[in-house]
Parts: sequence; structure tokens; C-alpha cells
Amino acid sequence: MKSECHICAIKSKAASKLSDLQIEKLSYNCALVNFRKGDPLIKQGTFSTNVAYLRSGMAKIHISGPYREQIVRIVKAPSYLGLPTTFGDKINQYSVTVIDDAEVCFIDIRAFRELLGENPDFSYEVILELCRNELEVFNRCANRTQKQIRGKIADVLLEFSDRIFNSDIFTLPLNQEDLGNLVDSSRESVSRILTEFGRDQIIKLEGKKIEIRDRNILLMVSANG
Amino acid sequence: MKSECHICAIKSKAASKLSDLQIEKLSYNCALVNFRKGDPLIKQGTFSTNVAYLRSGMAKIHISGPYREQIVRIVKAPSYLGLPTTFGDKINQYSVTVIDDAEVCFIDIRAFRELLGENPDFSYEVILELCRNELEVFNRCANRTQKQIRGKIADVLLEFSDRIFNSDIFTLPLNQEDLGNLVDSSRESVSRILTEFGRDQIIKLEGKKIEIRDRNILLMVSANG
DNA sequence: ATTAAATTGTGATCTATCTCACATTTTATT
DNA sequence: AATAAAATGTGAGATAGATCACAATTTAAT
Repeated sequence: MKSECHICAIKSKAASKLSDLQIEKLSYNCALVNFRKGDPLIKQGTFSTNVAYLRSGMAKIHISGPYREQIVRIVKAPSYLGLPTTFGDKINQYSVTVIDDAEVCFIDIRAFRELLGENPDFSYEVILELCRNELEVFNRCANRTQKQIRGKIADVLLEFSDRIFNSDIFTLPLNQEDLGNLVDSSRESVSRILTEFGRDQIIKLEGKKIEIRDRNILLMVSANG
Repeated sequence: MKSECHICAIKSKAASKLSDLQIEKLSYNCALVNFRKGDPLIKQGTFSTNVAYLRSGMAKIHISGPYREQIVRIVKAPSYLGLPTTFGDKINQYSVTVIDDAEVCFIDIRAFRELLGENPDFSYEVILELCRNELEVFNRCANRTQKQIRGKIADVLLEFSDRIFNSDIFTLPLNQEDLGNLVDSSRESVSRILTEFGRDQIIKLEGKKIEIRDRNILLMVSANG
């Protein structure tokens, strides 16, 4: 249970507010673990005494809904995971599964809490991240329930391009089943719409590789489709 | 801009962690305002330099989605409002409208931030509240997209009974239009299902007054309907 | 390289819920 | 109390997308 946090180049924005001494404390309560695509990182319902810091890679957050598992958010590094669960009752309230090879630091919740208490700037950054998350979920939920399928898929493609990959060309980190789950529609519909977008030259499709060809149309579809 | 926070009997759980001196500071930066049913409390898109503390009453949080306004959450006192918006960019990211006469304390955001910095227990409570909110939204969203209408309405009735009113008898604080919006279905469907529930003796309906008659069936409908 | 498993493509149904339309009731306003 | 406005009830028809079914392809495992 000892990492080299002070030489870590991918510190979170919050962690960069810590003093040398505090970083040291973090080091002593932090374990770095590697995960492969598909590995479960946090499992809903289990007991947890750690905050997870996603240092690199990508993950999906999913909760078990009334009928099926639902993907609520795609997270890319750097990001804290499992804050809401670790604070409340120590039972994980959602699952996190790695979708692209990841390095994760498990930080002892007690040390994390102490740092929050010692360092207002640190805790303020954590609050900011929580606030951002809340808004993102609000908006995603509104989209999910209001738009129809073409719009939702346009959305998710734009989100991958803008928020996750920062590029017009990227490889989908989810299969169509999961993609459907994320936008709340069936696997078959996702398939149909993607081929449709390809036929209409809005995107170029090659397996899971996607190139956004006509961003403007995609934006229009997202807005009205 | 001066309230009597130290004699306030309905302090938030977070505020109860404050020292006398800090409470005094709060008082000097806090204004109590009364709101009537229907009054807008926070308006999405406007500039804000306050955190709102809902001291009594009830409110709905709604955001403007791609097509229509969507109600995302019903909040009852005591609760902080507008944290996510006030911290980020000072632009309100959602609207809040009072649905049951309310007293609201507007707290200057700078003072609030200072308190967060000075008092770790206070800021920890705020973090807890944000975490709880995030989870609630996750779950509500999963329900909204997965269940069908009977289940969603059963849900919302149970939520009012358990979380908001703590009673089997209560008066709906929303009209059917808003209720439909909250569970993501049409006004007409809400009407149909409510009368159906009434006909089946699951609830007793009298205008907006509702009595839950058979909680078990309602729970079953919520789970499988 | 071969076989098995997972993922994707596509047509033909089926269905829950929305929309539209209008009547009725309740609540607010003058 | 009278009138206007908002909120509710209810039928009939329209529809987006789900589901089912199976073929084709890609990816993983032996």
C-alpha cells in the first residue's frame, strides 16, 4: 500500500492542491492496480473502503435498474470513481467496469477523508467534480427520455468525439448492445441507425472504427432528429 | 442581508456543524425570502451569486431539455438548492420552482465558500448531500427509462408517500401534466392510470388528494408493472 | 488453423403509449 | 355569482421502436 504519488505525472486536479506532506500521506494509503478491458472495477452491492482514482483508461458506470443493468455514464481518466458510494454507507451503489485498459489508484477512504478535512482546496475541487457530475446526469437523462433514437445516437457519437476522444476518428469502446443500453434503445435499432448514418455519409463506419464525416448534419440530427 | 441564523430552529445538517462565530458570519450573508406556490426560485441561464437553502416548503427542479422542460426532482425542505450551478460558472444550470409555499435563505456564495474552507465538517456534509443527489438521479433515470407507465406511476406515488410526506394520505403537489413530465409520459396516460388504480382500489382518489389503500399491490406494480 | 462464441445486419411483426379531439369538471378572476 | 382559464377524463387512431427470427460476420479460444 504505497505508491509514488509525488512523482505521479497524472495527478487529479484536486490532488494537485495537496501539500508535499499531504501527497506523502496519500502515497502511503494508495495502491496502483492495472485493469484489462472487461475487468470489473467496482461492483454494486459490495463493501468498499476505497476511493478509486482512474489514472488512465476508460470505464463505464452502470447500475442495476428494475429490469436490466443500465449504463449511466462513460468515464475517462483522470477521474475519481465511487465517491458517492464510499461516503454514504460504504456499500457501492453502482458498478464500474473497465472498457479500455486502465490504471487505477485505490485510496483508503479514511486517508481521503482526512485530506478533505485538512485541505479546503482539495475538498473544493472534489465538490466541483461532484457538481459537474450531477449536471451531466441531469442532461443525459433529459436527452435519453426526450429525444428519439436518431438524435440519441447522434448525441452519443458527438459525445465520444468531443468529450472522450477529442477527435473525429475514434474506435467505439462499446459494442452495439451496450451502446443501445447507454442511449436506451435496442441493439437492433442501434445497428440500423448506424448503417443508416453510414449510408447517408454522415459517418464512415468500419467495424467499431468511426469517422465523423459531416458534423453539421450530426448536430442537426442531435437537435431535431 | 442579515438573518438570525443562530436562533434558526431549522438549520441544515451541514449548518449545524458550524461554530457560533461561523453562524454569525452566515447570518450576515443570508437573506430570508418567502415564496408562494408557483413562484420561480431559480431560473436556468441566469446569473447567480447565491446558494439557496430551502428552509420550509417544496420545490421542483427542472431543466430545459432538447424539446421540453423536464422535471428531474422534487425537493422538500430542508435542502440546499443550486449548489452545482453556483460553484461551476455562476450560471444557473437548472430552474427551481416552488410547488408548496416556501421559506428560502439566500446565502452569498462567497461566504458559503469561506465556510466550506473553514469548516471541514460543514463541507463534508455538503459533499454527502451531493453524493446522495447523484445517486438519486441515477436511480430515477434508470426507472424512467426502464419501467413502463404503470410501474412509474406506482413509483412516484410511493415516493411521495415515503420520501416526501411520510404518510399514506397526501395531496399531490403537482398536476397531472407535471406528474407525466416527472415520470416521462403524457398527461393523458397519467390520468388513465390514476383512475385505473382508483378503480382497482389500490388508491383512493379525490381530486389531488390521494390515499394509498394497498401498498403491497403498489409495490408489486412498481416492481413488475 | 479450426471451432466456438460473440457481435452485427436486416426483414416482418407486434404493442405500449402518444397524439388528437372533444366533453367535463375544477379552480381562479373579475 | 358569473365568466374565464386550467385541469382532468376518455375514446379512436397513429407510430416509433421493441421483439422475434435467422443469416452473416467478426473475434476469441483451443
